[in-house]
Amino acid sequence: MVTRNDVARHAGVSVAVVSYVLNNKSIVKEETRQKVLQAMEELGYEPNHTARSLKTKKNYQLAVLTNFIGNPFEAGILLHLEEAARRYGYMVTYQSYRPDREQEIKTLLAGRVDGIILLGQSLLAETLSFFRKRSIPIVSVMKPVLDAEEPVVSVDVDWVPAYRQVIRTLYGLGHRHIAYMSHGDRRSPLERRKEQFIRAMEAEGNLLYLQACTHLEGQGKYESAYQTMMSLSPPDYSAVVCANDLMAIGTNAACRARKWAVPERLSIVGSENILMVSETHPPIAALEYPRSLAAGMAVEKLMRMMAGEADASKELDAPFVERQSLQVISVKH
Amino acid sequence: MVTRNDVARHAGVSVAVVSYVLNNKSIVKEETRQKVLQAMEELGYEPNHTARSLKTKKNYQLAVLTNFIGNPFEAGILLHLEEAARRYGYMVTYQSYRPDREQEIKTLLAGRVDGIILLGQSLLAETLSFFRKRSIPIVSVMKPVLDAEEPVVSVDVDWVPAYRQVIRTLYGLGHRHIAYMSHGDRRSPLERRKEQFIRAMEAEGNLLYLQACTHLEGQGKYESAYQTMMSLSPPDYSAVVCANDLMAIGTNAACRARKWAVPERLSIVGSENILMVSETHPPIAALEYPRSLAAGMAVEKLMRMMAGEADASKELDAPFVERQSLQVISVKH
DNA sequence: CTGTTAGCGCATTCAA
DNA sequence: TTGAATGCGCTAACAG
Repeated sequence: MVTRNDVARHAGVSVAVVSYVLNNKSIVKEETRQKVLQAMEELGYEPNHTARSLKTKKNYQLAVLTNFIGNPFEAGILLHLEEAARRYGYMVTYQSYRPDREQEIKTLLAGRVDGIILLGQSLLAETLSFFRKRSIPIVSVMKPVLDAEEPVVSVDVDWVPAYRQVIRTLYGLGHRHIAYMSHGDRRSPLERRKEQFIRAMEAEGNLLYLQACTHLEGQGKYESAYQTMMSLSPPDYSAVVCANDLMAIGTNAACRARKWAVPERLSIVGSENILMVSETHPPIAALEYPRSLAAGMAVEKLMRMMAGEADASKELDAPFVERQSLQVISVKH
Repeated sequence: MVTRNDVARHAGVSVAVVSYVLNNKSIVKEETRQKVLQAMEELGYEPNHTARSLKTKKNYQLAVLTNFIGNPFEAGILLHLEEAARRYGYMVTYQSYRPDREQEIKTLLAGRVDGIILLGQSLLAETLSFFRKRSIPIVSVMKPVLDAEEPVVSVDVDWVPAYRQVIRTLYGLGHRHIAYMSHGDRRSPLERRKEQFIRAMEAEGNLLYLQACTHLEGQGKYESAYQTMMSLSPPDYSAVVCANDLMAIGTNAACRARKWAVPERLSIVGSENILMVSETHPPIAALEYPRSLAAGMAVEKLMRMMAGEADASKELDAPFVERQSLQVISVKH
């Protein structure tokens, strides 16, 4: 390995000068600067990030804690997070988080990352203070539910107005009974979407009767939604709004299996608008979660916090993309 | 930050002893060992990975170079890679790779990761030798196409027998003209699948006439496949085998748009069996790419290579999951 | 503008 | 079994 010492010797200068050149510090004379650059070139020098980190206490690395990137929604956000982080010169290490790994994650990340981004995860208060004590800021994409004691800066959709639009649209199509399919586990960020949906219903003046629909597996996954719908007696509601798109797709598949025509018998709405929902039969209407924007803002906030500045949470708009899954207009019930 | 020095002082021993305890070296007397452990506990000591890395030249970090994790197929593999890496105590940093970033990636990863896993990427020979020179082994999931001069150890499906099974099934259903939808860009690992498909056709005795179907965008994506099918004149083949599932889904969507009934007018087959293909209308038959197994083996090979051992490429079986997209039996043409 | 030097936190050799 | 001492490659005073 060729070190900064070798470069210095080869260029006939001191190690400090090499350092200055690399860090664009103090105006090194252009001539020596070139000498150094050339020496680095000739020797094929590569700076050692580890040594630099040891000295500066910066790692230029971010951790992203995800739930399940097999879900294209999360994968999409991760994608944009990496992109955004790179614009700031940061690498991203991705960890699939489970509550039973929480202890392990602390020693894993401490001293290795400069900041943490949660993808809809709720950490224990103790864990949060662990990282705060070490000045490792945390930003969450999707507001965590268990946020009471230890608020985390977050970026998320402002669900109430978004769902109000959905509800108004459904109402206009004649729907009077609407179900909401949520996650079931209180730790899931999807539960927050449900809360906000209920609030949106209330805000629409209780014109509608809300029938909550909890599913069995509670994983926010396609399979659980499918199972839930398969085990239900024929619904007395005419539309299901799903907290995430995978569940909307699972619901749609189950409806097909049970011969409940979509949208004639049941309308379906998703909450993210991943590519997949435009490909099902029929295509499913959904709110569009602004992934790129959310990821960009999360990284930006993290950078600010790493610089010692305070920052606050932000809520974003989500447009409603209407599709065939609610196209049929008729007053039901 | 509490260092090993603090721990040593607090426990009334020397720094070396603390080091020994942490690394389970030389039999430290149980009594002092406990003293040290307790001191660490009391002070909330966390070892500094960076300093350790500087000393040992090991980072316990792997890089995964992906193309597009918005594709659930890649995301799934990444998921399993992270899982497998963790079993060995390694973290994973994920980088979305593009050829124009190749230079940047070298300085980014050198000295930060102990090994690299390619997710169907082809690196320049120069880049490969750069990493080899620095003893950073590389393993590829999915065999790269441009592999001539600089062979990379890889794990991939053995496509010829897999496709032979597909072809035999199609033939049995009456299909005589089959198209294959590939990527279009020679750098894509999907092109290798195409080559192998052609070989499978040959192996089946040229019973069939192969009509190659290249698409416009060449991204291996849903949209490109869709566009391609939308711009085609009515096909004279009765089945399309797609190099990846996203394209199969895109093809299916285009068929719907053009009112070419699937499978009556056209049968469709995918090559990965991601969740999505079972959700389309109709569900699409596909080869099942053994993602978890492939990821596990890739990491295992990388570990071996990092330990200085040599290793060779491996090819895996891919079972064929039949679905409605080819269910209809009738001799066509 | 450039050189000298002192650590960053840790693993490890060599003595004791 | 333990302690002292060295250096990994780099940054940043500080001193020329």
